[in-house]
Amino acid sequence: MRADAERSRRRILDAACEVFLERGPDAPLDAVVRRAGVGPGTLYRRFPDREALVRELVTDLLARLTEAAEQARAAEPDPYLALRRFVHAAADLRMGAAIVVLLEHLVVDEELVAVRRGTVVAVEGLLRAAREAGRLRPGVGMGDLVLLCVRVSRPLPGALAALDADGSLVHRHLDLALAGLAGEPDGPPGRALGFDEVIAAAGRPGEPVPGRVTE
Amino acid sequence: MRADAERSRRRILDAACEVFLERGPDAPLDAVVRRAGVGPGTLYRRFPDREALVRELVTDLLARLTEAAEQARAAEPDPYLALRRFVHAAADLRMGAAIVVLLEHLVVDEELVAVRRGTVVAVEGLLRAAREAGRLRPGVGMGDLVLLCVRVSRPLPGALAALDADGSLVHRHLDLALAGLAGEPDGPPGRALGFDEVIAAAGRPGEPVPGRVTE
DNA sequence: AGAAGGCGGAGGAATTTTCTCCGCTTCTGG
DNA sequence: CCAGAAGCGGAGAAAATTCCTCCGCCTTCT
Repeated sequence: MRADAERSRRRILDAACEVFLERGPDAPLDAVVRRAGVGPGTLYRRFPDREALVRELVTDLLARLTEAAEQARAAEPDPYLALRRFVHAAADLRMGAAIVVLLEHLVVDEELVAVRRGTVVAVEGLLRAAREAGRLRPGVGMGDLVLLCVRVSRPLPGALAALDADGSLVHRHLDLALAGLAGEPDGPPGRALGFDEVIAAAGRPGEPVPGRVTE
Repeated sequence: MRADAERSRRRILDAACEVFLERGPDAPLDAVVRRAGVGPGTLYRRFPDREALVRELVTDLLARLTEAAEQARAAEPDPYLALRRFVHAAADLRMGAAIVVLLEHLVVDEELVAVRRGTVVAVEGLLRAAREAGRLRPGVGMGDLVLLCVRVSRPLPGALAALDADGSLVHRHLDLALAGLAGEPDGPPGRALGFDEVIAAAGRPGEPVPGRVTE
C-alpha cells in the first residue's frame, strides 16, 4: 500500500471515530470527509459503503483495545491499578465508538466475533483480577464497567465539548467514577471544576451564544 | 389556554427533551413532531421557530430542577442523601437536555439568567451542605457534579439505548458514580450488568443487526 | 523519469428537513 | 346542548443536506 494511501486511511478512520462518537452511528459520511480533510472520492474509493468503513474501524479499535488491556496487565502488578490504567487507555482509544458503531451498522461475521472475543477475554481478565483482589465493589460487572466507560468518555454534547478540548476532564471523571464522588479523602484526582466554567460557554445576557466550533 | 392546547404543549416539550438528548441540539423538529405524536402545524403554531421551543423547554426544566433541589433538601435531613436524591431527580427530569440545549441555540436573556441563578443557588446549597458534612470527596466541585450528571444520565447511544428502556440503569450508574466502582462493600446498588447483555443487541454471526427502534 | 495509482473536488440525483395552508375536529361558555 | 372560536393533523412546496461518481491533476514507487 502506498504511503499516501495509508496516511489517508488513518486520517479517515480517526475522523470517523470522532464523528461517530459525537453524532451517532448515522452521522453523514460527508462529515467524516470534512473532519479527515480528504476528498469524498478518497473515502468512497477505499470504503465502498458505510459498512466497509464501520467494519474496519471496529476491527482496528478492538485490536488496539486488546493490546491496551494486555499492556496494562503487564505494566501494573496491582490489579486495581491495571484496571484503572486500562480504563484510561480505553477512553483515549475512543472505545465508545467501537461499541456504538458495532451495534448499529454491522453484520457481525465470524472474524469480528473472534476479534471481539479476544478483547472480552483480555478485559475480563483485568476485571476478575481486580475483583479477586477485593479492589472492586461487589456487584460491579463487566457491563457496568463498559457502559460507564462509554458514558464518561463520550464527548460532551454540543458546546460543552469545548470544556474538554484536551480530554483531561474525561480522565478526571473516570477517576471519580472509579473512586466515587463520595469517598474517603484520599486525594481527589485533578482539580475541581467550577460551575462558572461550565456555563461560561452560555454567553452573557443578550449575547448570542457562541455556537459549536464549526468544522 | 384550552385543555387540548395545554396537552399538546406538554407532549411537545416532553418529546423535545428526549429528542434533543438523543440526537443533539440540532435534531430535526420533525423528529420532535413524530415523537410527540402531533402534527407539524401544531408545533410551528405554538413555537414559531426553534429558539422559541428551546427557550420554553429550558425555562420549564430549570424551574423544575430548582423545585427538585428544594424538595430534596426538605425531605432528607442527611445532606449526602439529599444530594443523592436530587441527582436522581435531575436525571429523571432530563437535566442534560436543559444544558445541551441552553448552550447551543439560545440567546441568554435576563429572564433566563434569573431562572438559572435560582437553580444554581439551590443546587449549590445541597452541595455545600454535603461538603460541610464531610460526605463529599474534597475537590469535587459543582461543575464535576453537573457534568457527571449529564454524562451518566444521557441516553446511551444508538441501539444501546434499548438496554435502559426503563431508566433503571441510569440510576444504578449514578449511584455507582457517587459511591465509586472501587469502594467499600457497603452494598452495590441494583444488580450487576453482564457484558453479554450489552452485546446481545449486536446480533449473531451473519445476522443483520436489529436496527434502532424506528420511530 | 515514467508509469501506476491515488487524490481532491465539482456536481447531479436522491433524500431529508423546514414550514405553510386549509379543511375538519374538539373544546368551552352560555 | 349548541354555536362559534380555537386547535388539530397532514399534504406538500421549497430549501437544505447527503450520497456518491467521474475526471483531470498530483504523488509515489521502480
